[in-house]
Amino acid sequence: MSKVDDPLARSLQAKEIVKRLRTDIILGEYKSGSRLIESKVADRLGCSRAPIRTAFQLLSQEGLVLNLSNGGTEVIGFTSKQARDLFELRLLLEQKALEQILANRSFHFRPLLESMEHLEQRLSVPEIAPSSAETSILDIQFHRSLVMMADNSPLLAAWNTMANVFQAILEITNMTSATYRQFYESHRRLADLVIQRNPDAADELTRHIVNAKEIIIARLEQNMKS
Amino acid sequence: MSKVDDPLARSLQAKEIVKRLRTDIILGEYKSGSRLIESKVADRLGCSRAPIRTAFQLLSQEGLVLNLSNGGTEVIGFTSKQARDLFELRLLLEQKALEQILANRSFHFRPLLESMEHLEQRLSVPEIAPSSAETSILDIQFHRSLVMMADNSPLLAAWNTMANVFQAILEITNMTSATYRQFYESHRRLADLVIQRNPDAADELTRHIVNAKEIIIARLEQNMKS
DNA sequence: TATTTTAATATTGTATACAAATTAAATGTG
DNA sequence: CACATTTAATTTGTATACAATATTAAAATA
Repeated sequence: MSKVDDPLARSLQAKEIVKRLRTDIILGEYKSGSRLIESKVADRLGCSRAPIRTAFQLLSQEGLVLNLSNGGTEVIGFTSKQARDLFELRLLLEQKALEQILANRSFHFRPLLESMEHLEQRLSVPEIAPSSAETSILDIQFHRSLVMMADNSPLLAAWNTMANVFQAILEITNMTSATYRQFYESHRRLADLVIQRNPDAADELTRHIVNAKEIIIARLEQNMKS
Repeated sequence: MSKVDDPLARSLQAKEIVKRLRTDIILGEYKSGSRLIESKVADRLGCSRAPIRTAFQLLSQEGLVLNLSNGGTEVIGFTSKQARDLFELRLLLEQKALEQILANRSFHFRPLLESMEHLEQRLSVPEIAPSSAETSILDIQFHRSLVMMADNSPLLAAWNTMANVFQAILEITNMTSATYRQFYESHRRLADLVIQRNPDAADELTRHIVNAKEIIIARLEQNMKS
């Protein structure tokens, strides 16, 4: 690529672009209803339209922008109301996943065990506190592996629509370097109940998610413009 | 474009490509786990890779293919088990939408009224029986407008992940030219209850969806390869 | 022979160019 | 002045070319 010798203006990949736009939209940098112009964004970020198009499509499946019927994409925007809706949706989908996990005889633990291993590995170097970005990724991995256990691809697809937005929120609200031990143990408790096929897992999951809800939304509201 | 004088080999738009690939995957034309190569598909359909990339992304958000971490996309495939999961998900999401519609004081009927108008318009020309493609589109429109009434964009985004797949299934199973009147009245009944904010709407919705489930899946199984 | 390294191939990701379509502006007409 | 019609602009959609990466095959080493 032509700009390889200029490290500051190096071309961004689609994934970085999505991440940046997603955060901006959540924080209210774009007015709801305003139109996103591919060439404008491309110029501003110093890349071509190709990765921008990819990025817009990803944002669209996350519900942050809308693909207009005549072409073009407009910003849907994000409010604390939507953050609440997001938490409720997450709870709804994960409850459904858990219900199916507990109901079916055959299922595969592997993903859940692996994500717990990742969480544990991070405990082994307590001197360096995990960043909120790292923690949010570990959290998403854990919950995705839970949904994957249900072996229900439509459910997983639906869950995936909100996963990236959710992760961005966790990162923005700067959860949770100081309390990583607590964070870990909450997931440990939930994972154990799931693996034991203990029906209490459902309540634990609800508590796990509802607990996080209010504090995260409160912090999020401080950071949002609108 | 260069092939405009050759109507048979005219270049397909991304939306047509998605539609074709979606149907093929649902019918089992592609082996689950097999890899989709952009250039191969592009050659076969007689277009460039650009709309193919768009199409793959759309299929990915529908859960029919998977974007591999190192790039590339593989077919997830579709079984009657997944069709059942799809119906359950649809019910879950629409129940949630309805719950919020009935709980909130302020909401906008417009989309629902409009989609009912479309259904009625089709009744006014009974001499021409609606095709399954047309009926499936009207059905999806109705149910999308229901979800839109809840004014919950994460929920709508999740619902949208399964909408196109669902519509394709309706079309494949060739529902329901002969019984359009019945089809209409079922939706009329549901819409009236919703507009009246009658709590019975929840049960009516469940009946509405569960009724369709078994017959559609039975017909679908006849058409699928695997 | 088995395993690592290296080279060749295949495939995706991005940039650019152009065509098609949409939107906005300008012009004409009642 | 309002309203339709035409013209110009903006913007998206697709095609092609190239660069970067990943995958496979081949060669080299133990």
